[in-house]
Amino acid sequence: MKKTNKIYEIYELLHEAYGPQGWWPFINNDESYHPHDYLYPKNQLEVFEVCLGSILTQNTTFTSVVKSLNNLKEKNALSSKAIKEMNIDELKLAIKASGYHNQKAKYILGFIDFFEVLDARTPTRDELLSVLGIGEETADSILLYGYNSPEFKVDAYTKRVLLTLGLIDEKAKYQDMKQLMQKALKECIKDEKEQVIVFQEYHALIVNHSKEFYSKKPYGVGCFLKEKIL
DNA sequence: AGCCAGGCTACCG
DNA sequence: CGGTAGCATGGC
Repeated sequence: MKKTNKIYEIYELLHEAYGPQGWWPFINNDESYHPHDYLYPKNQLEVFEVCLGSILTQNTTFTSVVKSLNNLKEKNALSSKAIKEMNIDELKLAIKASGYHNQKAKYILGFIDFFEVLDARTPTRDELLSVLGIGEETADSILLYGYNSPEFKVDAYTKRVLLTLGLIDEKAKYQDMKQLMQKALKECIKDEKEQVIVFQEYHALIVNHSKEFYSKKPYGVGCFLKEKIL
């Protein structure tokens, strides 16, 4: 009998309701998700796209990020090398749809310097956090989806769901929620590769679910998790 | 018209 | 340390 807990039960319910998500990479992958295929990213170009997307998606919808990534693709600039050679105003224009284009352009250029020094090595979380524009969530996003590291990505939706289900209190911080999720999931899943897959899917499922039930106040109206997780 | 989006930095007390 | 204004555009 497999061990379980509330956090894992939530995952199973979401997975059952929405199926596998298969997020990144996207543009370099024919602009489609890849459910059931977890062999990504396949090369440094795809790793870079995940990093780029992680920065661009800050406080913005993914559809806006897709526009930006497509603009870059049209300019044949979906690589760190190509972006570095762009005029910064050209870069700002390309990513305009994602919002905050002035600061995000600077963040991206700064990240590229960092990324190229890495030379295909997986960065540590602290190294990522030292880059201007990369905070906790973006760092975990890059590590989880770009480097397949077992780092759970927490976001505003995660907090709303956990809060609504009474699993955290209002003053819970990023690390509190991250540790709660990781600890619970690692109790149920011992294999690290499987942990990575579940972490990736779980976050994507929370976003998918929350777009419908946790985007406008009052949060959680109609959310089926409320009746099933007690 | 107003609120929200797959946040982070700078600066305040 | 915790709290918050500012950042910018697009969609509903």
